[in-house]
Amino acid sequence: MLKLTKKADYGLMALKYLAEHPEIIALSAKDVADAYGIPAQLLAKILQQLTKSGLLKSHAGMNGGYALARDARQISAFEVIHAIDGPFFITSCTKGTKGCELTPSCTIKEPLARVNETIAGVLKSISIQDLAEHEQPAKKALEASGLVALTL
Amino acid sequence: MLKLTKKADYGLMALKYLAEHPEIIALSAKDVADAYGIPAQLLAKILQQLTKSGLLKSHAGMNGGYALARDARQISAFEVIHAIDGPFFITSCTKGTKGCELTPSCTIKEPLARVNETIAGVLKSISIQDLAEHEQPAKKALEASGLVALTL
DNA sequence: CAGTATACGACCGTTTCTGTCGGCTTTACA
DNA sequence: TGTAAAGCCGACAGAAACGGTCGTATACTG
Repeated sequence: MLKLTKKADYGLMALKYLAEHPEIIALSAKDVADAYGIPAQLLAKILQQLTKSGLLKSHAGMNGGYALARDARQISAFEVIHAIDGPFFITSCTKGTKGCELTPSCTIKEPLARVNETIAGVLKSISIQDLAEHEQPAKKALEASGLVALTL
Repeated sequence: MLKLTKKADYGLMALKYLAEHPEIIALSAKDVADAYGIPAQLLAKILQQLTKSGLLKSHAGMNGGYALARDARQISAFEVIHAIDGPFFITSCTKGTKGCELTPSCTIKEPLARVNETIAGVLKSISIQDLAEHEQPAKKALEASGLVALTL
C-alpha cells in the first residue's frame, strides 16, 4: 500500500539513466535493462508506454532505442508514475467524480483527497533531472512543500 | 498504486466514528460496521489490529466494544495506516535498511525516500480529530507542509 | 449459566502485479 | 537485398496481495 509499483520504479530508473547519458543518441531497452538488472522485455513494455505518453521518443531499427522527448528538467516523476500506473488516488474509492460507493457517510475521503493533492504536488515538483543529480533532492522537496502548501 | 487499502480506509473511518461519539463508552465493531455498511467481521479484525497497536482500548463481554485509547488529537492518520498496512515505503524495494536487492546502482531510491518522508510527515500531522471535524483539514495540511519542509 | 462481545487463526476467491513468450514491423548496414 | 537489431503489441501464466468469510475459543455481564 502507498507503494509505487516496480514498473513505475523501473520507469523512473530508466529515465534517470537516459538523463545521465545525454551524449548517446538512443539507448535500447536492453541497454538500460542490463545496466540495472531489470528484465529486458518488461522494461521494453514500460518504455513503450512512456513513449505513447509522450515522455520518450523511440527509434526502431538497428542502433535504435529511446531518448527523452524533453529536457530532463521538464519531465516530472508524477508524469512518469501517471503514465505507467495510471491516475492515482490515495483513497480506495477511486471514482474521482462520484463519491464513495459504500454509503454517503464516507466523509473520510474529502480530507484525504487533500493529502492526495499534496503528494501529487510533491511528485510533480520532482524532475528526472533531480533524480539524476545525486545532489540534495531534499532541497527541491522543501521548495515543493512550500509551493504545495500555498495552493491548498 | 499509491493507494490506501480498504482496510486502512475502514480503520480511519472507524476511528473517526469513535471520535465523533465520545459520549458512548464503547462501540462494538458491529455498530460501526452497520453505520458505514462495512463487513462486520472484517472491521472486527481491523479494530483488533488497532487495539494491538495501542490505538484502541477494547472491552469484551456485553456492552463491550472499542474506544479510543487516547484523545483523537493524539492519534495520527499515519499511525492508523501503519498499524493496519504495516510500514510503508513508496519504493518497491521495501527493505529499509539494506539497499535495493537488484543492483547497487539503484540510486533512485534515495531521492524517493525523501518523498516518502514528506508523505509520512503529512500523514503524521493529520489527526483523527481533523478527520472528524468536517472543517477545513486543508488548513492542517498547509501547516503540515510547512512543518515537513522545515524538517527535511 | 446464558448471551454478547472480542480474539484469533484458517481459508478462499478475486484482483493486481510481475514477468514471459511469440509474432510482427521498422530500420541500418554489409 | 538480405539479415540482424531494434521497437511494437497482445496474450498469458505464475505469484502475491487484497477483501472477505467461517468457525471456534475466550472474556465479560447480568
